Amino acid sequence: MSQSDPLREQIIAQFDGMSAQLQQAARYVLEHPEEVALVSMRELARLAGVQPATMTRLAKVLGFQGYNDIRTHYAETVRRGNDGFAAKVRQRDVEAASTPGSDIAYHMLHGLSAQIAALCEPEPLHRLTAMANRLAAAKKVYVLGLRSSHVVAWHFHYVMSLLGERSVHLDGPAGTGGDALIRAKPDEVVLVISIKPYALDTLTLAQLAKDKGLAILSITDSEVSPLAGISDHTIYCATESYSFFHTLAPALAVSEVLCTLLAELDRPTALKALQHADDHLLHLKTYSNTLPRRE
Amino acid sequence: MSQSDPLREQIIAQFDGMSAQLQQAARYVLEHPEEVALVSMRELARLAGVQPATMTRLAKVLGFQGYNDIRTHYAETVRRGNDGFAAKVRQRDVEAASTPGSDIAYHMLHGLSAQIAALCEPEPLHRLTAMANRLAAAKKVYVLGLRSSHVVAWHFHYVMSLLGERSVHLDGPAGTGGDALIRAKPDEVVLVISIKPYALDTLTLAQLAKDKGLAILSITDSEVSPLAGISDHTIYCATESYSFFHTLAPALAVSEVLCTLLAELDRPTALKALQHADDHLLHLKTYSNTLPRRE
DNA sequence: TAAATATTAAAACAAATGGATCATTGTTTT
DNA sequence: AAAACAATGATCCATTTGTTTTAATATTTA
Repeated sequence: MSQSDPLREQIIAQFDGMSAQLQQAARYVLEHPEEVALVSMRELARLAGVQPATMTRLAKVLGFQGYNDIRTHYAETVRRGNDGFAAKVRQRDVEAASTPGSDIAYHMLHGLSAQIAALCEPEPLHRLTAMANRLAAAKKVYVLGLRSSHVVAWHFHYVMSLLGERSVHLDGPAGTGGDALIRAKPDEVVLVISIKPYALDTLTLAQLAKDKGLAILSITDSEVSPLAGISDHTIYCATESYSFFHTLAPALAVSEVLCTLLAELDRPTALKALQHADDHLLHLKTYSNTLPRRE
Repeated sequence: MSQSDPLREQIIAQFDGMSAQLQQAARYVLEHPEEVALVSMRELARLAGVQPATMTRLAKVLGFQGYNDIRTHYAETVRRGNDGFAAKVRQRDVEAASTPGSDIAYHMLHGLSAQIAALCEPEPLHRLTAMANRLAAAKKVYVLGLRSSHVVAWHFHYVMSLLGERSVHLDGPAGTGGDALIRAKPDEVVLVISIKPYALDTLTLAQLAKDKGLAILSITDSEVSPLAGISDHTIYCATESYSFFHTLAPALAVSEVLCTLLAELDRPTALKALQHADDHLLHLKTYSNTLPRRE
């Protein structure tokens, strides 16, 4: 709460030179920083027991142009969430302000890290295991994810194809992606990945599968995603990032965890399948540890 | 973040019965609860992309007398702050050992989070910005990533294709993936993604590109990766995870950061391109917020 | 003490906010 | 197809907001 806050420091530094009323206002601000962000200036003045104008004057004394600057500052503090994050950011500004853009990168990566960490909460964990169990029970798993979500869908399918042959990727050229559903049977499931903006084709295919009696398991970004309503299991993951684009890293992490849990549920079989895949790929000389000899 | 909040629950419960605009407003409120407390109604409406009146209507639909009731509620939530947060974290150790597999999931996610956080160090940040600058300077960017690395390659190409037409994905059916390099010129670059086990085809194509005089930028997993030697810029990211499989989440995060940095380097152009893409996709009705009507 | 100055309270103001109304548009029902 | 209905966007209004100005009061200085 009372983290090192430059504005706070400044107020304290100037405190002694203030008039009585200004001190009273400043004292309240120091003691109730969140209120500054949450209530109007007049309300704050009332709470602090000073005239509204005093707050304006306080802002000027502190070198701001107006009261709103103070409020903006404290709003930003609230947004950062008081978790010591702000302190870290400031610390690094000293050393890394050098390269332009590195602060953007820093913010993004920090945010991603936190979003993945958020999946460690009990509820998401429970959802993960529940979905893994459901996937394990399915005869076949259709995997559906278009546009940006293709990343996750493809990853899941790729790993699953190493583990066995229960996975079908609903994707293909010339709009043939959904064709595999033609012979879908009710004891199969479809894993749908979709984040905002939701691809219409994904929703249509998901609805179709639902109508065919397949269970819908989805990875999406919100409780009010169109997928949430028709899904038997849902995992929610953050997609906000400090950039124009939505992030898929948490969703990919979810996919990786699901694959692992699935493999763990039948460890011996998984190991055998992976061994089998290894042999196959070794035969084909798919992999190498060194650059090919130049000819 | 995902606190248990009665109002939140209520919004979710009533969500399906709301009109499109109300849903859009509600969605924003759900995703940015702090903002409700921090900004004015009009500002919030602007952020949510709805008319100010819609926020008032949302309040009424939720059974409140006016919008201020909603704001008051979220202000109260902010005031409570992260008090209950620490408690929750502690709580999980007690209860979460329950579901089998949830500890695996927990470890994996924790590890991933840390690995992405590790990219926040000065050196990786510097490598990121350096590579972004090199990418920005290139006439054309060939993107190469096979097998598991396809995830990253495709993501990068997908985002770049929204931003312009400088990106070419070296992938295709029947082994035609490398054909695009036929006309490659020395002022172009190739972004190679490869992690252990390194796909031979990737290495071969990278070597070919190098021979043709293209700059090699790579995302890989170690200083002794076969790519490291032939690359002009290299970003290293962790791939270890508490499972059989290697993780691609950090690599994907790197790709996301690169895309963002690239976009930021020429913000106006990027924004214009994205707007253009939006218009295009809107025309094609690519996206939707609701399930298609059943026929 | 009287003058000068700084501080405070009160009032006035323009700009913004939240809310209500009504015409228009889109959707469903008949 | 027409009518009924709900949803939406635009406009308007009374309040409230942050700020400035003015007058009164306290404090300091000569």
